[in-house]
Amino acid sequence: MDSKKRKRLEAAGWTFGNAEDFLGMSPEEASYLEVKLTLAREVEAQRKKAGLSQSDLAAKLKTRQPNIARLEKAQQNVTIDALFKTLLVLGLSPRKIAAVL
Amino acid sequence: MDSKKRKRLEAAGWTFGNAEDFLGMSPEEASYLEVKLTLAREVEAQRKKAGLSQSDLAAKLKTRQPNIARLEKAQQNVTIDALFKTLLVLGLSPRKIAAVL
DNA sequence: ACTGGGCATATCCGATATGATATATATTCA
DNA sequence: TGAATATATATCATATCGGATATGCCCAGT
Repeated sequence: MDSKKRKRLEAAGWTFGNAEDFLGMSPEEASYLEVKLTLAREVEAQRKKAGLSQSDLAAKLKTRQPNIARLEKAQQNVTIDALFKTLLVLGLSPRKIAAVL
Repeated sequence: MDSKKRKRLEAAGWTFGNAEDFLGMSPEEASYLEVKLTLAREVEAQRKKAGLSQSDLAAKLKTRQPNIARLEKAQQNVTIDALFKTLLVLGLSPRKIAAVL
């Protein structure tokens, strides 16, 4: 959710917590969800840092822009392959990937 | 491959290198493959450290032993969910998971 | 040798991740 | 404001992941 939308909803009386609060998730569930989101955000951050558009990155990975968008949005589960191939092609070492966890 | 089998094959004249040597993989390909294998091995290591059989761990995850075997063998790709749920249920924090990368 | 426990393999199936195209929305800038 | 670029969403096809059952192999203990 973007901050603009969030502010509108808050103004309308909504409040916000994390997924654990909201859904009554177990700590493990919340934790792996956080991991997934963290890594997805890292893709976006590194892509922008490299000055690449989603289309540019898609080309490097021989795929298409919408697939990159999905990855960054973490709208669904992701395979290790897809995620790490992406992060590695952005020039991140496994060690640097680990650093964001 | 277990070491016993490997020794037999070596005795029969086979030699061994890593996947990058053998398949002519790109550094990225080799790297994410290593990551995948590292994490798979970590599942096995942590499971044994906890004194659990594959069946025990499967029960904790409400699944079956063969699925754990597949995960540890890394015979196929794995989703972030499956992998991290498993590692987290073994008591590993994201930080500790990162430490093995 | 027999048995039981632990792990691996084969196979089927339902669920879903990935990839593609088309299109919508958002952002930037002249 | 309009055009160009960037990102998001919708939808479909295909590939494959995760779960299940059945079964085989190996080893340890009896």
